[in-house]
Amino acid sequence: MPWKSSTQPTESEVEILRVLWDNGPSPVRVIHEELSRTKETNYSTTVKMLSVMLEKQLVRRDESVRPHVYRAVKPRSTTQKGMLRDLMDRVYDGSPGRMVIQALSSKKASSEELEEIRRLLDQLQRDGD
Amino acid sequence: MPWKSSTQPTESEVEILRVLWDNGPSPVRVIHEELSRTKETNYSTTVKMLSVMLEKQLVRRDESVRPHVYRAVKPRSTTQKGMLRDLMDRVYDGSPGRMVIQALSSKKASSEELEEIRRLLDQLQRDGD
DNA sequence: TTGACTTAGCGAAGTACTTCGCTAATATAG
DNA sequence: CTATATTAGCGAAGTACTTCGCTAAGTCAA
Repeated sequence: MPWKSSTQPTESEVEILRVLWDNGPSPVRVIHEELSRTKETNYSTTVKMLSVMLEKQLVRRDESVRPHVYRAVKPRSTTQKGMLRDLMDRVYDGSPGRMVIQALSSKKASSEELEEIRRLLDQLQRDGD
Repeated sequence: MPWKSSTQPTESEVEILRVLWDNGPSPVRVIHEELSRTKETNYSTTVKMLSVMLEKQLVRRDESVRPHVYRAVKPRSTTQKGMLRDLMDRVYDGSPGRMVIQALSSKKASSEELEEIRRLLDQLQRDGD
């Protein structure tokens, strides 16, 4: 019987997904070289990771070309939201308030992002009242 | 050689920490009963989890009383920030902007929290310019 | 064509996390 | 005091994730 409940991509899986999000659909060679820039890793390991991720349906691959080309099934934002939601539920009791406050105070956002947040906030407060 | 880099508390460990944060320092029996409210779990498992968490220094225990009383080493907010930071670095490239926007749009915060966020935002934008 | 190189697949071993049975130590009731 | 229940500890097994050697299959150039 399995005992893990939440099924977000693991740390290593996210590293691979990031390469696919940044570079678009890619063959193993490219993915592996990108990973190598920040960590020492074996080509075989990358191949295996991808085959596991294929089973988990985190990626798909195009076998009609050679070498095979992998691509992320879900876009970055969807995955981010899923993982954020998971954290929110597990450690913030499902409530975004504290989370947002801590995120804002921990590190500075760009002016553009701060503006976007303000607009969102305006809208939320208008709707709420 | 170990290969795991980030060392945030695991899902099960957070469940236990939450009990300690909510109820304050507690003996195993109480922790276990709280856990039992939401998942089926064995008393032995809770004892073992706590002994592992003790080694990892996620909790301390007072052995001068009987039964022993466990307490979380780090307060809730510190742990939350650590885990949030970890997620921010791993899937948001270390930038809080997108994260905040997604957190705000995914679920509604309370009016009080929205106000607090607005004040924080005012301050950040004042300081930034 | 064939030898060298690249790509793909598989199984086994290793790390981390979780579960639980069994036993020992301690406390409590009768 | 002593039987019973509660608490604590330990080791082993199970699940999940990660790593990599080895081999096979496919590609390409001389």
